[in-house]
Amino acid sequence: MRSPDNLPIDETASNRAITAHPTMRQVAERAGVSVALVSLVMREAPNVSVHRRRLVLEAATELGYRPNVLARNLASRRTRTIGIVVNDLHNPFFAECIDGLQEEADRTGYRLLLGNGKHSRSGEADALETFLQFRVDGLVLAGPTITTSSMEQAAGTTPIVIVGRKTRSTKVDSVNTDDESGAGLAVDHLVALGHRRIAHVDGGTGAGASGRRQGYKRAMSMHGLEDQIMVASGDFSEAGGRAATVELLRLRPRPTAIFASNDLSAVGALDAIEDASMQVPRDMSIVGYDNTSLAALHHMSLTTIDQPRADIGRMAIRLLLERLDGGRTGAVHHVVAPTLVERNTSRKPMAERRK
Amino acid sequence: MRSPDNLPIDETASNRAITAHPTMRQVAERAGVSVALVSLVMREAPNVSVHRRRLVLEAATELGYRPNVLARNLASRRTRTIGIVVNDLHNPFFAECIDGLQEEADRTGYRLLLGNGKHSRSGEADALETFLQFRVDGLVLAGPTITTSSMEQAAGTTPIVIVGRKTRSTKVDSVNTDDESGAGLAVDHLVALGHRRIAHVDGGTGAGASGRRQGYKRAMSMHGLEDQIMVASGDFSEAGGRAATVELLRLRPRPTAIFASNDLSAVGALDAIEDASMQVPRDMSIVGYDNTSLAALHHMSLTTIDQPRADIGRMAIRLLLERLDGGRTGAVHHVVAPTLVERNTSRKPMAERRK
DNA sequence: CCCGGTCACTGGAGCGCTCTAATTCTTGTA
DNA sequence: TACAAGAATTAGAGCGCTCCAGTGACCGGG
Repeated sequence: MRSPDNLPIDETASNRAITAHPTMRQVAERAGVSVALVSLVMREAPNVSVHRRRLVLEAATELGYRPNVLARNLASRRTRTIGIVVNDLHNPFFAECIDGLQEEADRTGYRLLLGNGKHSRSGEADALETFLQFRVDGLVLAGPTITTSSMEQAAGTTPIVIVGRKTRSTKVDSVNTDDESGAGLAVDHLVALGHRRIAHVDGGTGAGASGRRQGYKRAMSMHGLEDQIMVASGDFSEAGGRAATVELLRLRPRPTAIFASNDLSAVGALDAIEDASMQVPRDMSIVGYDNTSLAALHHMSLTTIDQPRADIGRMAIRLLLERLDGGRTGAVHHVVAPTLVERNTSRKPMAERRK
Repeated sequence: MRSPDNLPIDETASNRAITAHPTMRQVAERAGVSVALVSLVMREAPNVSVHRRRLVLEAATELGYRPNVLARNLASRRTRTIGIVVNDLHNPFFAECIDGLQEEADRTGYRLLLGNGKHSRSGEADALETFLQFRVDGLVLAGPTITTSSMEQAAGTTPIVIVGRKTRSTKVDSVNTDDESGAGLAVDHLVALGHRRIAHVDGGTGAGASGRRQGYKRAMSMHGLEDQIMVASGDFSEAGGRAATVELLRLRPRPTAIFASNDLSAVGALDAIEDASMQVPRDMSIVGYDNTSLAALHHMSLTTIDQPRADIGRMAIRLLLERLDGGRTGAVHHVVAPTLVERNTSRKPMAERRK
């Protein structure tokens, strides 16, 4: 317990062996100025003489002063902090979105705090609640599974941007990639290589799974391959992709290519194919989705669909700031285009090569 | 800004189309009780009549009242929140530690907030600073790279637990696995299989790398293999592990096994070996470290050293609470034991098998 | 019937800061 | 030399909450 200059501290008595936080008043006293002036210096306001500014800053460092965001916000109604609720921390996809979010936040002087959605609806709700109680200025929900109504309710009080989930809400903004066209990219690529029997391992109810499934079907039809449509159900997991692929391998004639709904399922597919003593891409081409770090591993080298995650992150922050500083009130829904990343799991089908 | 019931709100003019947060006073007025009573209800204090409690809770839900943690903390000096500074969000190792942290925090009624260390020292410092300003009750630093002195300085004001980095500090607590004995486990395993020429791809300056390197050397000596010690330098990355392995493959006689400093390097090693047209584990055994989800992928099936991450997380929170609620002041350093997880990248060396 | 002790509740000071309005200090100019 | 304009500084009223020190109401015991 630090003592306010020369007063006894008996009254303090309480709180652990932790030094109390010095306050603005103490800095002011030490620098011989008013509290208001210290506040001005801390906020880097103009119209403060160089002389006093130095005095204040010196006093502050000597005391180890650290502004109290809580008090600051209480008075100013701003935390300059954005909360990110991440549905699943284990999903590398989100980690990379966060890079984009972080970059843009750094640039604009906001700080980021992350909340763990624990991969469950209630976990997300908890994290959301915590942020609201901390009065963050804005929120980004990454791949949320909570109900639209609870998001909208929260949006009444704090601006919200959804990432990685489609929404037509008029109260929250969103940034997404076009899953349908991404799936189309995958199919187009395989067709261009000469494949016709292209199967899809889907992602069940996962975020974006249905769009990808539809995109697959649509693209197959566009190429006149509607009679070749084969969908095996997976769940965005390695095991799911593996099981679905085992099913697909039983078909006769066998598919010559598989478009998996995400990279993890694609890895499962890879597995099942090797177990069947087949080789990728010789005997089977595979395309994943998301371009996670997994796909980029040289060892995997998975052809996949890339979502510009960093861009998505940046865009999300920008949308937030438009509401925060720009005064926009209407909802905006951004859709960004995915791209195909060709690696070593896709090639001409055997038949084609013999020609 | 908020309008006390029946005043016009023209004065507001400013702040976006966001409804202001209702305050305790409004709840009190609506319920026809005092602010203090509302506070008591919100804190679930005893000695509040059932009748009034109901009244207050109803008024609160009707208004969509949400306690303001900032104001609450300002008055009570407690946030019941713990900040976690994660050095690198992309590292799945940390994601799994967080599971343990989260579990224990949930159990004890604390909430968790994550800060992104951006894989850099300054990023960590920023995140740390943010948390200190938000006056979290305690901090966990996961794999921190910031200086001990800055940690200790922060510890003067908020209890801190370090995870994934050795420290002998008398001001902060820590939880770690014994990297030396983990490395020993790997070497013992390979030696038991019959390997003698066991090389190590190290992790440079990464967290735990030096302990693992030493453990490797020590274990090799213990087995009378000091003349077989081979260390190639990596950096905990796939590319690093790959390059280091390329080096090792040039040696004659070649090593028959490689112990990599983490799973990612092990994957790099796997790659280099396949590129050299060798097979794992037939021609070369590989052991990784960390047992990340990567190693568990069926497609990789990497023999590796497991750190009980969930336990580590739980322990970290427990140490924090000992200081927070238990009043402990001396530093405690916990060391937990790693275990070997045998999968499909380690096997008897060729020579041995011919016998 | 009075008194002390609970129980249920309330008033209001104060947590550390911001922000407005007021005050004091500098200038430049007539 | 006087004075207005602007720059620099300050006092003080909150921000939304907690918590201490009451105030009544009610109960049982003497």
